[in-house]
Amino acid sequence: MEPPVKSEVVKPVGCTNLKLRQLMRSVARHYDLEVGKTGLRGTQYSLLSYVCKLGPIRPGELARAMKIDPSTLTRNLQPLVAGGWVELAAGSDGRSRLITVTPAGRDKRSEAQRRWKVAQDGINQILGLERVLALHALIDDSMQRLALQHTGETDA
Amino acid sequence: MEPPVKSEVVKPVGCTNLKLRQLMRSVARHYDLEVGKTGLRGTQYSLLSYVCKLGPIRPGELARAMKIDPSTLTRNLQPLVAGGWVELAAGSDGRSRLITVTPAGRDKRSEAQRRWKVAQDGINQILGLERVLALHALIDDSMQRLALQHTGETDA
DNA sequence: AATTAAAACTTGCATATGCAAATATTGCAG
DNA sequence: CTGCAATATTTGCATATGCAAGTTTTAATT
Repeated sequence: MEPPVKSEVVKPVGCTNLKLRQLMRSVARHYDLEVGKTGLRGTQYSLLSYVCKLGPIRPGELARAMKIDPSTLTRNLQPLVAGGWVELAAGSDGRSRLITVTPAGRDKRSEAQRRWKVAQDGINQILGLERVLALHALIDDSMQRLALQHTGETDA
Repeated sequence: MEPPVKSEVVKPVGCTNLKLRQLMRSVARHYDLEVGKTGLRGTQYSLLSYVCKLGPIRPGELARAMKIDPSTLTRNLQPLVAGGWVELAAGSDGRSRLITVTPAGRDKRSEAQRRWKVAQDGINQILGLERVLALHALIDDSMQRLALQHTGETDA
């Protein structure tokens, strides 16, 4: 009755896409519960942090750094601009722009960062630090491999 | 110069939320490239599959099974209904409904499933089966722990 | 039976996301 | 100087997502 002991046995693998989405939703909710107290969504906090760290920066470059579509970046910036945390100025090149964080933006980011720490500590506690570190390593590794695929990686 | 060899040393941990989102976007794109050929998004394929497997089923129950918000389910069903792959009928209880897959829906699901297999095989190949299995295990484990947290888990 | 509370969906509102196409500019070839 | 390819962003379109509030029914209370 037992399956033959052959290394050829195909292990049934679930849908990575579905599982990732499900976990992402749970995790996002967790962060939003804490970071949301500042009026920022988790995604907005991430974006604001990137602008703080990399700005002033051109949209295209930021989109590449965050691995999101440029069009998505354009729109995701709007709430931050509306909140007065980020500003869009003309770039040296007539067609490009420069994204800059405002003083209020830096303050808001600091405030949100404290909340983020609480949320992250919560995750570390709920999942266990080992698991979190393992998950991060796996994610980083996977993203790298997928990126290579996406590019022309026939070397290595 | 080296940090003291104390187990208390706080390891800097990145943002699980951000990392998960980034990986999710990459992975989703990968699946959509293949599954999209059928006219279904990856998310729609997942939903249709659930309806095939669990249907006829009430919206609330399905939302719980898929771990998404009921309101999100309501809306995500629309494209499938519009495509004629799923139908919404009145449930026994006057306030609830029954979601059912149509014959065309089953066909579409089979077609999409073939594409999904290609996409999943691609992931298994790009990341390596070991990594995929490890990732799935970590995700399942993490979701379980987060779910317990969400509920009243003061026992165990 | 009238009132209230509970249950199950759906809507309103505000993002998040990406592909394809449109715009605006630059840089180059002729 | 013209015209066209290349670059950088933004828009149009169609989902995906969840919280809070609204609607419709049922069930429970008095």
